[in-house]
Amino acid sequence: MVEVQNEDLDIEKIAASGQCFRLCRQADGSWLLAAHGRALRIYARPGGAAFDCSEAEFDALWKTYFDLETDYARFRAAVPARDRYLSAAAAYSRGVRILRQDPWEMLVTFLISQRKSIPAIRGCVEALARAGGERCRPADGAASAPAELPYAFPSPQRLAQLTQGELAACALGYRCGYVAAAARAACEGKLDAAVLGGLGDARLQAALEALPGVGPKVANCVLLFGYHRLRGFPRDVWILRVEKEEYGGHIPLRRYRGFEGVIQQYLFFYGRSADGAPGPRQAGPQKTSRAAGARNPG
DNA sequence: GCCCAGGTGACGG
DNA sequence: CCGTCACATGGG
Repeated sequence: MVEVQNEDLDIEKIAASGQCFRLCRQADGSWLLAAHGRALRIYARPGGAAFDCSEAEFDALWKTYFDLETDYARFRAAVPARDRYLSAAAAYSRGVRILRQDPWEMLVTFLISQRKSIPAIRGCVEALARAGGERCRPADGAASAPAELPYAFPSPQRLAQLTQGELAACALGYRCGYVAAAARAACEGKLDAAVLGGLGDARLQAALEALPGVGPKVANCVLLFGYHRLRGFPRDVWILRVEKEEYGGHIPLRRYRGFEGVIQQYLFFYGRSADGAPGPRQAGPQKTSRAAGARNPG
């Protein structure tokens, strides 16, 4: 068991933040993550978390996966107090981090995400994993095994092998063709993560948007969550709502050069907590007047 | 049953 | 360049 004390590490908030769909609460209150072909059990702690694996595996995989070498306090500190809304969002979202997830999995996940609710996306991803993925193996050095090992997200080859019917059974709807086309492109070597990872943000975004079903929003999600390009700033319905209602049509990002995506996650997590959505919301946003000094064109 | 969901592509102005 | 519309499916 590896104990981590870090006020900017909150597993429950990360699980509810809409970036990772393979982090599920277990009956006993612990969390089970499927990533890197492994099943990792995590226990939420006050001001941190405990990871049920060996020190060696934690250092080799999970420290990086959870982006624990990045200082999020610095990001929060960049928010000026006069921006009331973002200050509240950053405080509320303390503990949310940008995970370093697999680019292929993020591409398919956010291809699916369009016009779907977060629970529905989770269901689709889970169905795809069951249909085409292999069983995860337990994390190295795990003290206890989960009741059932989850399935890993399928490789492009495995996804490409699924029949049209098998894909449709995952409730992808009209997105089936998008996923199939992406799998084909990946199998033809056109989506090599090592190659794409060498591109600058703009070129990477353009390469992703060349795929059917990938527009600016999905591409930015893949940049942010799959390639850890913290400049990525996905504009979804929630961000557009906040931008319109709290910032008069324009969120000032000038102060946040290089980590716009972290700010995006704070706004998304806070904004979405206001109504209906599952997850922690004991101190949700109050519909205050627009943040002072919010307007800042450019 | 109705409405919406971490949008995108096609089409017409 | 802009605005509008269809798109499959599941959950509130």
